Amino acid sequence: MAINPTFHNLDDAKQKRILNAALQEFAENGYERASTNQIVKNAGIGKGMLFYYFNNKKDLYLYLIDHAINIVTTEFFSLIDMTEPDFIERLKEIARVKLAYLHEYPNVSNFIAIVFLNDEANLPEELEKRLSDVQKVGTSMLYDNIDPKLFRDDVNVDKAFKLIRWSIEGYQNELMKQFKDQPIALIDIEPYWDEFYEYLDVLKTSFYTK
Amino acid sequence: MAINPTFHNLDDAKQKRILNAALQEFAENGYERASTNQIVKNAGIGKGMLFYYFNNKKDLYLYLIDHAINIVTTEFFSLIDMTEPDFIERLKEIARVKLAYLHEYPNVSNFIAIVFLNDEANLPEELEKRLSDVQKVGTSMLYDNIDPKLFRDDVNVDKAFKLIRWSIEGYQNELMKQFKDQPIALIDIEPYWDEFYEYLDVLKTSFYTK
Amino acid sequence: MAINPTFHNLDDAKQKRILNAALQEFAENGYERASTNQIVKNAGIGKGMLFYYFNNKKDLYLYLIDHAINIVTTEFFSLIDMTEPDFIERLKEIARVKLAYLHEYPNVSNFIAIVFLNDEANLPEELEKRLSDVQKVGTSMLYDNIDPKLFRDDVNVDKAFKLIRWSIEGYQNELMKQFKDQPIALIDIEPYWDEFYEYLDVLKTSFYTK
Amino acid sequence: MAINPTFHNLDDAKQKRILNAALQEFAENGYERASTNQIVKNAGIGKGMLFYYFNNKKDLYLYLIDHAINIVTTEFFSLIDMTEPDFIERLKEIARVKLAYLHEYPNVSNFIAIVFLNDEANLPEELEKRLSDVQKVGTSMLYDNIDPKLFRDDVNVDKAFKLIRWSIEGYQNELMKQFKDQPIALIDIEPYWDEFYEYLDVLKTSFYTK
DNA sequence: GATGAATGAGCCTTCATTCAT
DNA sequence: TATGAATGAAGGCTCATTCAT
Repeated sequence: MAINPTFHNLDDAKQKRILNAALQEFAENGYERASTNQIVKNAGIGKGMLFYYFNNKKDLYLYLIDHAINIVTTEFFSLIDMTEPDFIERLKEIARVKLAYLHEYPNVSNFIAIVFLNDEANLPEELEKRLSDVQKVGTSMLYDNIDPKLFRDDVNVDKAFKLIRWSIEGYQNELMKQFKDQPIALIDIEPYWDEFYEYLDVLKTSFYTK
Repeated sequence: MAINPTFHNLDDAKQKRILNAALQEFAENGYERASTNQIVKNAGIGKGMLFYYFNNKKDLYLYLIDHAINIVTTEFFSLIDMTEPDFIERLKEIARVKLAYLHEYPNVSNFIAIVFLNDEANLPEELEKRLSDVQKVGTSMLYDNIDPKLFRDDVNVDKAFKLIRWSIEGYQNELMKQFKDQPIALIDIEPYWDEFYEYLDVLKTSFYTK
Repeated sequence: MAINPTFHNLDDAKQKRILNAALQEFAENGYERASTNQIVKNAGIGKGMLFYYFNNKKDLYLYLIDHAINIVTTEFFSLIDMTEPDFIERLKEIARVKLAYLHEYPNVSNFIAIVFLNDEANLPEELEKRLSDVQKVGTSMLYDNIDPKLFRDDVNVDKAFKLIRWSIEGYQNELMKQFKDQPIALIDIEPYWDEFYEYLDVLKTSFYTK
Repeated sequence: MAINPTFHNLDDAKQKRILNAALQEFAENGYERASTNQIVKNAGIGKGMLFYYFNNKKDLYLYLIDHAINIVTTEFFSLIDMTEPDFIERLKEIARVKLAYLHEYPNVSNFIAIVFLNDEANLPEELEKRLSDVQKVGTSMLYDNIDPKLFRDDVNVDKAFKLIRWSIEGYQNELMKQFKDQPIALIDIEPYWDEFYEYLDVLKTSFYTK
């Protein structure tokens, strides 16, 4: 669980190389299939060092989860403007920030996805808690300070929240699927913003009061 | 890719035993962790036969995808009543049929889920095409013969279609996540229908004309 | 613990090659240092078979102990003439039989020695018991049906037994040390019998009544 | 083989710490299992220094043998009263001194035991010679200035010497086996002296002239 | 002198795949 | 057809040894 602190004495470039190699290997293959051999090869370090730093494959995985959580928190959540009271505008804002984060940390987001999906189980309680906290915070990013009065009054607002969120996630997933395998850095997402706004307008028209 | 045709000369029970053993092993463990040893043991056949029929693990996996597609087509899609013109009612109908299919072929649906998640990436083009065809057919199940006039006229109907679909899929996924690991046969889904209907009502209120 | 029964279906020569390779590797290096790689190389089998037959290194070791016990029992103990009432003659007889056994199963006796010395601990209770039984039987081989009246009556016979036994073991160990590393098959032990008998005569003169 | 002479420039306490850490590690685990990591940790020195002083694990081991031989010579052999002409009394005297040495240098004696057992086989000739010299000196400790006239005249005195020695060693080994694993400091050996004397009396009765 | 980070050969073990029977 | 014994590449991991600092 506790990694060797010497890891943090490495120059940042090397730390990044190692973490990225590991994040990518796990993201692409899942926990079981990920090969520590591949990781050290891609990181350009000797076989023994991975285990010197991280003890074993599992601890490396756990450390990456911790690391990923930190990045999500500091590089994604904390950049979102929480003063916007319009739910759909808030979602727009989140989408903008998320895109920047995806560009900056593509491996992290893929890795996080694998963690939630694979549910390699047996995560230590503390990490399990941090993960669920992340989800809770993510949720509050969505709903805190939102003005419910914008919604038409003949529908249940909580249900409307969820339906809107699900539909937008659906849209984004569909987009991601189109681009899967393409390194995110090379994707020109710009033309899709218009389409995205159109969808948001439909949602506003339908769920908001006139 | 091409399996040994002698496989189909086996009596149906044996074919089923083998396919089920394999579907389950892959569904429970993912591609990499799945053990051919377990499969032959559960199928009650000799080690060699698996490779005689399917050449190798990958080809077996591909064949199972093909097989699963067939089942989805014949045992799911073809049972849907395509005469219902109300989009949201159609979705309700589909949910009903889907639930029955999940009970009847739990291995198949779990397996399909694994396939989409793992995203084995290097599926042969032909299979990739069949998979996307399935999705297209699935889509047409949704949209064919739908009466667009039910929708309010100040939103784009195609966009509304999609938004509604995504939100419903989001709801269903959330439900599945709750029940993950539980054998589907043991889940009492009944109480959730009411909630589901409530969501559908919100959608009707918002997207349909009065 | 339980080995794969297919091992016993191998032709005897192959079984022997494998067991001998393993006995020798453990005898020469002890448990920890013994290399399964060396064993399969010397046995001329594929890497995986050792584990197919014996599951893992520890189980192989345990099986060899069991195997060695059987040989000691059937090829050494059971060949000793237990009717000889003269203690020192009995020891002579035992030495003869032991020599034949050492020639026939050189690896076994070296291996047994390592087992007792290394005390790799954690042997399963059942094996620990069998080992101590072997020692008990070995002891009874020495003392059963011995006529104590041959001993002078001013010394405690039980102490005399032990002193004689220890001195003879001391002699034999000294001899073994001289020949260590030499393959036992090549040693011409014959000239040493006379010396051995002289020692026995000294013991008789000293401990027996005139 | 040759160690770095700078080792002897270290203050004595440090040298002792290092040697003791190494002796103990080898004594407790045998050559192969012994971990140089443990040694440097227990010795409180950096990893590199061990190899700076001793080149490699094997050379360290050899040096320890040499070191142990020195201790045996100066702290055991030289303390034995060589004026006692009665062979069995001499053995008694040796046993007393040996016990004190075992208490004083438990690591050394355990280490020596491991060396003889493991029989690392490929010790360099020179060390092999020193070891056999030690044994020879040990032997002369036994036999020098002994009065053969105490022995009955119908047995060969040299053979009697050896038989007696072996039997006593046999007794002592048996005792050691009982106490194996117990830290020697905690063993209350006192009650065993009486038994030991009884054995010696039997030997006197049998081998000495009346 | 002194440190400990870095290396890589070697360890035991697993498992998809082949092939003699 | 059918079996399962046999293979060996690859897996995670350890540890003596080296070397930059």
